[in-house]
Amino acid sequence: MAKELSSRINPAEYESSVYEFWLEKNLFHADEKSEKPGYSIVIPPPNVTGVLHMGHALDETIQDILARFKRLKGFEVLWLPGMDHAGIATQNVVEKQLAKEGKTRHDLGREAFIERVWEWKAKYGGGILKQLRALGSSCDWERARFTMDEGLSKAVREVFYTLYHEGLIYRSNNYMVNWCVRCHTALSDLEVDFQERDDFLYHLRYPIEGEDGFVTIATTRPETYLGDTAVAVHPGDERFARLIGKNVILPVINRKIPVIADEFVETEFGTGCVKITPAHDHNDFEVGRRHNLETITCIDDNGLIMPGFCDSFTGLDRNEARKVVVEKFRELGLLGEVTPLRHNVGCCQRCSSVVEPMVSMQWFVKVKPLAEKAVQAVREGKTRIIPKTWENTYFEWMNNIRDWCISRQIWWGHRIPAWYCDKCGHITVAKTDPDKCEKCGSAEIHQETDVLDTWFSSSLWPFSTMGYPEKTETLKKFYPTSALVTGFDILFFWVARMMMMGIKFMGDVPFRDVYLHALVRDEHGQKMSKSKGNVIDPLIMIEKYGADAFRFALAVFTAQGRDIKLNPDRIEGYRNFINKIWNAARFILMNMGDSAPALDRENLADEDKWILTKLEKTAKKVSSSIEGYAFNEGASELYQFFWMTFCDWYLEIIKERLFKGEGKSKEQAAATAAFVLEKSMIAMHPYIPFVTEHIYKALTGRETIMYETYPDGLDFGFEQAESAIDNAIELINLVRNIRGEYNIAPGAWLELYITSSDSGKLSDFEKASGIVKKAARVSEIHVNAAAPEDSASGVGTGFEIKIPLAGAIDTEEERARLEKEKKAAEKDFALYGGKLKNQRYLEKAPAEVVEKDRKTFEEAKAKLEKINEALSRLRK
RNA sequence: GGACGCUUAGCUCAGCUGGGAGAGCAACGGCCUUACAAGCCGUGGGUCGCAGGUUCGAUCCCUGCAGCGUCCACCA
Repeated sequence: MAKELSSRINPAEYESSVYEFWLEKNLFHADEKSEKPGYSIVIPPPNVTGVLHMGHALDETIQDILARFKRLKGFEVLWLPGMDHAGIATQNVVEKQLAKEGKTRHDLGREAFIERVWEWKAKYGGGILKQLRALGSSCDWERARFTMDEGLSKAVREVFYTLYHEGLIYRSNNYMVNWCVRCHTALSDLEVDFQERDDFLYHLRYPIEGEDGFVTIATTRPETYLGDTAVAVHPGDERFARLIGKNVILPVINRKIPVIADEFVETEFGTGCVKITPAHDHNDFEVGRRHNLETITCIDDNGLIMPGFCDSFTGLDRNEARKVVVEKFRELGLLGEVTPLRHNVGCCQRCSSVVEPMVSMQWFVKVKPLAEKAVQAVREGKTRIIPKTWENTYFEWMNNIRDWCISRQIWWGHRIPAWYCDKCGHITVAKTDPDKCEKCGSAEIHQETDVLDTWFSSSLWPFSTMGYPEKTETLKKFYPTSALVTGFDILFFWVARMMMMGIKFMGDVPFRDVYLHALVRDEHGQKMSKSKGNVIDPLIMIEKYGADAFRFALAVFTAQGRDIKLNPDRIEGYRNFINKIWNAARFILMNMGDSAPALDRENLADEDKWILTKLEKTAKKVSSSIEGYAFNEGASELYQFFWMTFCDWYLEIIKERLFKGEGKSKEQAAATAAFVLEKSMIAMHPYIPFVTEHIYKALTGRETIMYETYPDGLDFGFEQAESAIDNAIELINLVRNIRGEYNIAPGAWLELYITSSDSGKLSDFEKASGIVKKAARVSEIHVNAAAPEDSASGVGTGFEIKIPLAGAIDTEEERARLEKEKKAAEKDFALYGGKLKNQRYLEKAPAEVVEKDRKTFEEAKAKLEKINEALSRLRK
C-alpha cells in the first residue's frame, strides 16, 4: 500500500471514491430507532435556483464538522438536507427562459406555467445539492426534502389553517405594502433593500385657495402629486402657522387639499412643507390615518399612472410621468428649485427595481403573540444564540416586529388555501380543498390566487421535514434539532420565524443552539458579487487544492463575530498541510511493517510517552473547541500538533530507532507513531474527512473511520516524561541557535558542555542524550566539566552550555550574541525585580502569580550572571 | 437617527474569565539530511488606533476621541 502512495498528494485520486464508498455503505444514514442519543441538524435549504457559493461552503463545512464530530462522540446523527422552492427567484428564472421564446407566463396560463417550473426544476434545479457532495457533506441524502413536496405542503396547509382559525392570519387592505412593479407582487418589509440613488429634490408650488401666494413643497416624487390629499407643516413652525387650516389647489387636476400640522415634518429639510400622498408613501399613510385623509391611488400594479386624473398623464410609466409632471409645473411657472439629492430608495431584493408603496388587499400574520414567546425562549436559555452578541439584535427586531405580509401575487409557491364564496362573500379556509362555502353551502366558490411568501414554508423547516403534521418517530428522536448553523444575514428572515413557528406548533423551540457565522468576503473585505466580478468559486478551489484543504482553510478563518476575508492563496498553505499529513502517513506505513504493532505501555521510551501526552492534550482541546463552536481554535491546535510536534519533533526523533534500532525499541517507536497517526486521523476527521478516511483504511485495514471513538478520553499519565523531553527540546534549540548564528555547516558534529546545579535537569538531559546528539548533531556531551576557552556560550533555563569552536570563534560575533541575550535577561531582571520590591503587589497579587514571577526573576538573575561571566571571559 | 462590531508584526488574523504578546504567509540566512523543496533548520520584525481612568499590574475592564465596517429605521 505504502509504496503506491506518491509523495505529492492528489486529492482527485481518492476524494470522489471515498465519498462514493460512504454513500454505498449508507454511512450517513440516521436511524430514529437507534439507542444512541440523537443529534440533529437541518440544513439551511439552498434555493433550488442556487449554485454553490462561498457562503454555502462555509455553512456546510461547519455543519459537517459538527455532524462528523458528534458521530465520533457516539451520537446518532441526523443531518437533514433539502432545498427551498424560492418563489420569486425561481419564477423569475423561468420567466426569463420564457422571454427568450418570446412568451410571458400569461401566454401559458397558471397551470401550464407551474408545470413548466417543475420541468425546469427537474432539469436544472438542485444542482447545488450535488455540489455539496464535493465538499464531503455527510447529509442523509435519502431524506432530502423540498419545500414544495407533498408532505411539506401538507404542513404549510395545517399551519395556515390553524393560524387563520385562531385569528393569527388575517386578510386586510388597511395597510401599506411594498409592491414590486416588475415582479408584480407584494413584498414583506424584509424583502426591501435600501439602495443609494441619485435623484433630484423638486420644489413645487401649490397655489393657496383664495390668495395669490403659494405653498412650496419639496419632493423627490412629483408624479405622486396626483394622489396628494394634504400638505403638512410642523405645528411649531411659525413660518407656516397662518396657513394651517387653509386649502391649496393641486395644479392641472384642480383638487383642493388642506394644509395640516403634523409633528413628523422636519422644519430643516426641504421647504418645511411636505406633500402628503397616503396611497404611495409609508409615512404619508400614517399621517393620513392620523388626520383622516382620503387615500387616492394614482399608480397601478404595473407602475403606470391611472386614468381619471389628467389625460396627458394617464398610462405613463411612473418615471416618465415624473418628467412630464415636472415639465407641466415648469410651464405653469410653478416649478421652483431643482437640486440633486442622494438618498436611499427601497428596492426589490430580487430584481432591484424601485418598490412602490401601495395600499392593497393582502394576507398577514399577526406576529406579536408569536414573537413574545420566541423572545422568552431565548431569554430563558432554551435556545442559545452564538455568538451571544446577536441576541440583542434578535430581541430588538422581535420587540419591534410588524405584521408579516405573507401573500405574493405570483404563481410559483404554496397557493393560499382560502376560498371565496361568490354568493355570500364568506372565506372558507380548509385543510382539504372544499367544494362548497362552509357558511352558505354555495358551490360557487373560487380559490385565492395568491401564493405564500417563500419564507412561510421555510419557517416550518425543522419540523415539516421530519414529517409534521404526523407525529413521526423522526420528530420524536430528532426534534428539537441540536444546532442550526447559518449566516447572520438571515437571522430575521429565517431563524426568528422558525423560532416562532416551532414554539407555536411543536410546543418546543426548533433548535438548542443557533450558531451564526460570518460572511465570506473577498480578500479586500468586499462583499462578493457577480457584478463586482470578485466571486471565488468554491468548486474551483476544491478542484485546485482539494476539499480537505479548502474545508480546513474555511475552518481556520472562522473566528466568531468577524467577517472572513478570503484570499485564495491562503488555501494553498492548508493544501501543504494535507500534503504533510499524507507524507507522514507514507513514512509511518513504510516503517511499521505489515501492520502496526500494538502499543506496549511497559516498553515505551520517554519520547513515546511525550508524544502520547501531547496527543491526549490536543484531542481534549480540540474536542472542547468544537463543542464551543470555536472551530478555528480546534483547527490551529491540530495544525500545530500534527506538523510541529508530531512531524517535526517526534518523527525526527524516532528515525534513529526505526532505522537502526531493534527489538522493543524499534517496535514501540513504530507502534507509537502508528497509534498517534491513527488517533490524529480520528481527531482531524471532522475537519478533513477525505484524507483521514483514506489514511485510516490503509493504516488499520478497518472499514471506516466514521464511527470510531473521538480520542479526547485518552489518559496516559505520562507528565514526567513530557517535561523531560520538553527540557531536551530547549537544549536542542539552544544548540541549533548557536549553530545557525555561527553559520556552522549543518553536517558538522559538535561537542557540547553542559553545566547546571539542577540534578533533575541533568538527569533529563542524560536520559535524552541520544535524542540530543542526533537532533543537535552533537558527538559528545560533557556534564559539569570545564570547556575550552574558545567556546560559544548559550544560557538556558537552569543550565548553561558551551560549544568549542576551535578557532572558528569570532569574538565580536560572540559578544554581540551574548549582549543580545543579556539585554533580554536584564529586562526580565529589572521588571520582576521591581515588581517583587513593590509591597502592594506582594500584598494584593495572588500567591501563585507572585511565586511564578519570583521564579522568573530567579531564572533571569541566574542567566544574567552566567552571561556576564561569559562576557568577561570574552574580554580577556 | 438607533444598535453592534472592528483597529495587535509588511499582509491576513488568533489572543477564552486582566499577571509582561502568538500563528500562517511574506522577508532574510543556511540546507537536495533516503516521508515530504507543497520540505527541513535558524533569524529579524509589534509604543497591541489615540487620550484619559480603574487596578499592585491593562492588548484585555470603564470613559472620551479618531478611522473602518455591518445591521435596523428611513427626512419628503
